[in-house]
Amino acid sequence: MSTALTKKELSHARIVDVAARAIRRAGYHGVGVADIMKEAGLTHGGFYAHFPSRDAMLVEAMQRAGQDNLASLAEAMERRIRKGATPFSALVEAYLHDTHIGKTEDGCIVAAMASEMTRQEDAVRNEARRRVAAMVALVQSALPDDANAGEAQLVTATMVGALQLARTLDGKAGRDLLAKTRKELIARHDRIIHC
Amino acid sequence: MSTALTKKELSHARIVDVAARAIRRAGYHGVGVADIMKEAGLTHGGFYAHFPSRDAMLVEAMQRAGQDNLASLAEAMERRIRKGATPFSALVEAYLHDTHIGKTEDGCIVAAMASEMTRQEDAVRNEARRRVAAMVALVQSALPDDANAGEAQLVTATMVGALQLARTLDGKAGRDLLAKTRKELIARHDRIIHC
DNA sequence: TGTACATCAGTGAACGCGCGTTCACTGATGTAC
DNA sequence: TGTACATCAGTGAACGCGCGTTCACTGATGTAC
Repeated sequence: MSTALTKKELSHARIVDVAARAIRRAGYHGVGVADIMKEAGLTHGGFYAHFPSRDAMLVEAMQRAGQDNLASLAEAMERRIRKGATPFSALVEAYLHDTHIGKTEDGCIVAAMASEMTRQEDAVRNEARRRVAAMVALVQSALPDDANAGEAQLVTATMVGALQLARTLDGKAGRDLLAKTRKELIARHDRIIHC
Repeated sequence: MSTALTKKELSHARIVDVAARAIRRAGYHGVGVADIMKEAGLTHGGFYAHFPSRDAMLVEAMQRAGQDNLASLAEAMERRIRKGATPFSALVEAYLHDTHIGKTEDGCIVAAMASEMTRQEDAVRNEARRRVAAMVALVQSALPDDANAGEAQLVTATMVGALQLARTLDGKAGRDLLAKTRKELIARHDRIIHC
């Protein structure tokens, strides 16, 4: 039981990695099997030795993207908390950071795909549900213990929606929307605590 | 200068109507020119007598969908306000109504397309920006006059995000998220006013 | 240690299919005299 | 009022192209003796 990966497992991981970025950049329909294989340094013919179908690959890609998201978000929050930020403001400032407007490719999978998720086949759709649930859970963990269940859902919805709107508006208008949302979201949260 | 429409203008309006519903149901890539023409009772060959390109039709379809949205949302709010609701709670309850989870087809164009908007060509993208701006403006109009600019943006983001997440989760989980978001959103708004 | 064979991972041509777009044509409606 | 022609709106076949998927094949790596 060695932990070393076989050549095939390495290729597989590379394909999933490439796909995880590609779907966020271009959408579920935006990149083809051949594009992804090429970007992974392979030819398209070998694809079906790795996945039973394109949809099966999408499922793995979403899972991968989601795990990366949670890890890097948790890390960015840690850094802010060590500098004295509250968990909630650390979450909001990390997730709604200006640089995330442009970097869809390695940004939040939920924000990148949300409106397309409902149109996918069962397997992909189910993975989408898990991604949403995982994100709500992470938000919940950044809230005070006595926060009611609705708060995590509201905050998640607000962050996902704001990032999408900021990306659509783009430029100054986008950054402005993001900044105002960060400020309002944190201010409201503080007010709730202190009221 | 009669207001009567020519036969061609009637066909044109029918195509745009069908397309406005089709893109919300199936996404920008989800339906083809031939599908839309067929649903409008025509054959695909005639398409280019009505539009210079598929993208040009998408622009008209989005505009149409957006106008329909604003009109029916304003109407639903009116009804609630006449029954004694505040403009804000009327907005939230109308927009985040449970029935909107299933009815993407004639629901909000922004919620239906948000994550795909950033990936469209300039003409479509610009219309998307206008749809977002129009929606923020409508939300603004439901807020008290002294509400700061960020509040309308935050509320819009929350509503758009919540509807998308509810649609992804679907079923009981979706309705639950929507209900909690409605409640929290209205409760927070009241708290801000009374604090 | 060397040879013979099996398995593994990937190649690249080919398939069927659906799409956006073009175009020669048709039948209905409108206009001129 | 009737005939001849022009314009309008739509038809349906065809085009090139890209996609997901299949498959016979190849070269490299591993195994048996």
